[in-house]
Amino acid sequence: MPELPEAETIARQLHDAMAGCTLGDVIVTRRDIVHGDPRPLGRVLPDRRVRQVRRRAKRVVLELDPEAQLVFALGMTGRLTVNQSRTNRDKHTHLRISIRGTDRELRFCDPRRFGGVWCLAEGAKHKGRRLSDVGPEPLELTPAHFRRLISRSRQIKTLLMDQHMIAGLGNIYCDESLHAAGVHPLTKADTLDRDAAERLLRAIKRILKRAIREQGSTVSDYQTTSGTSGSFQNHHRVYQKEGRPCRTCSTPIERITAAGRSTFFCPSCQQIS
DNA sequence: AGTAAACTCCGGAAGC
DNA sequence: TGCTTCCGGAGTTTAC
Repeated sequence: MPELPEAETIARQLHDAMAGCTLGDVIVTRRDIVHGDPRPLGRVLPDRRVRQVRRRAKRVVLELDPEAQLVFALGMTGRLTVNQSRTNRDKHTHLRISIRGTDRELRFCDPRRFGGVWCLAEGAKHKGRRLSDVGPEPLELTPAHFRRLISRSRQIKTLLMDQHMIAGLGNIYCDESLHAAGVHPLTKADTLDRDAAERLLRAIKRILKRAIREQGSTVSDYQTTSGTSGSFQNHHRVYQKEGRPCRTCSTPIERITAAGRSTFFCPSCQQIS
């Protein structure tokens, strides 16, 4: 499930594969994955050059020239790949964009269709959320800013998962960060003292950076653009480890529901203060 | 008003 | 073999 490290991996690989390329024909085979009006894609994208592919929150953004943005949210099962145009397509391929002067194309596949595409350009109407609707990047947060963000009465895990508050954390990296920082997921965020808050921010950054190095976590569907798996799942200490001994204290990992999600934690290392 | 929980989308996997 | 159930990112709706 693509969270920040997975989206970062995909963006970097797509950048290497596509920067400098010029987009060509657009084929949308499922209109409902396009947010807003799907027509601008075919009108706006062809002949624009890919200046850069980057990540914002959990999204992958193609920065185009002349100025436009093509934004992909991957949901749980979304995949972006660059393929030879004539090769067999996954049956859930919803969007294809040819790359001019090559026999390759960018493909967006998403079996469960929780993902989506936005085309942001002058004259291309779009409703729904913009990139600015998501909160700050966790890797850029200062301790003071983070303390301000968490000065609310919500449960800390719910808050970390809220994309309006902080961008890019999902179930895996929330649980892993909370465990690394020794914070119980149900702790009221505004009861964390300064020390715990700083510990938590450091844990978030450390784990995200390590996960990016490992090209993300492949738990079920996620694959990189080149079709390989990430390897950070080998370093998970709590996520989907119910009943297994905590790597720190050997207490069995427990599973509860928080923020409507399966939540894994060590009842000994992570206690509500 | 701020928070939490329930519901929605969907297909794959697991269980019976 | 064929049902039913579960799961989840994120938006929306409902309830406290």
